[in-house]
Amino acid sequence: MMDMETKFAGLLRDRNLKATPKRLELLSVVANYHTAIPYSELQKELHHFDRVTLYRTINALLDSGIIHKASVSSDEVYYAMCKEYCTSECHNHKHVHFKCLECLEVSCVDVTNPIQIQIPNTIVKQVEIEVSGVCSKCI
Amino acid sequence: MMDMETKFAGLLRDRNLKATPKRLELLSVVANYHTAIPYSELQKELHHFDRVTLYRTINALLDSGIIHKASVSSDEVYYAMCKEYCTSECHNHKHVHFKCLECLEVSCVDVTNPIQIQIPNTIVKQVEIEVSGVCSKCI
DNA sequence: AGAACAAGTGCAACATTGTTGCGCATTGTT
DNA sequence: AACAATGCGCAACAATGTTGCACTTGTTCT
Ligand SMILES: [Zn+2]
Ligand SMILES: [Zn+2]
Ligand SMILES: [Zn+2]
Ligand SMILES: [Zn+2]
Repeated sequence: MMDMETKFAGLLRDRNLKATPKRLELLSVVANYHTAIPYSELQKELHHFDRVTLYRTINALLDSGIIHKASVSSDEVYYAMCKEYCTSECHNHKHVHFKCLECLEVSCVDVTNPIQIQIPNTIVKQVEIEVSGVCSKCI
Repeated sequence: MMDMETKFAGLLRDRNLKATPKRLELLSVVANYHTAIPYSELQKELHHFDRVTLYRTINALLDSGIIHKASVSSDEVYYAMCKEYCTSECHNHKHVHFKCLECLEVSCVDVTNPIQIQIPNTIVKQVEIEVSGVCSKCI
């Protein structure tokens, strides 16, 4: 089993991004967090990063399709690892984002049947679904 | 046919908000815009509003369920009138938000069959769907 | 291993937006 | 007309987005 750091370095180099300690650390924080990680938590865990570095690192990883945003109900922004192979062109997620209204945790949930939505006279390219409710721990 | 201003004043008073000229003007701008209106456009059309007044007016109307946010793909925030009867407790929209990737317009689109999403071991309370693609004008 | 280049990072600086308090103005009501 | 409750503009501060520039580091090629 390849260790995490090596895997992350590979993800980065695949996209022509240098595998720097900052990026590896951020990725490890995002990947090891049990759910999608809120921005404030990322800030807390990486308080030794310069504000601008955090900003630019997040953007680079978003752009290159290594992490993705899950901004449910336009409150705080959450970040999670991309599971599929995403690129700067498109994030190909076949999952929905679920936010628990009690504990405020956000997680990526796989769906079995792909959601099909048709809108007359338009070409649908991407569908983002954000579900909120109560998670199993909070029921 | 009741004129717009009277209708908006009614919406406001129903929710114990005073029908002030500022609120009526904002509502008229939102309602007369052909699609969901981006924040920047709202700012432009209401540049004579104090920044804080715009902020508080939007919040008051969001809270009371007269307008709603449509923040597709977490870019700019868009606002649109609530068509159903919404309250501060819940916005009961049975429509999806469609953003054209060409002209960047966002619109509320009614769907015929209500979307049903089930996630094991959770209680689903609200589903937000954001679709992006190409609209009829841009095809 | 060392040099050279491209890319990443910290710092400073400024722009935009969110947020609050307070005194004056306005609305809805008696 | 007068009152009470609310709304509004202004000032002030906080948080975040964004850029430029000089210095550091990762990667590649001797
Ligand atoms: Zn992705
Ligand atoms: Zn996700
Ligand atoms: Zn609504
Ligand atoms: Zn809508």
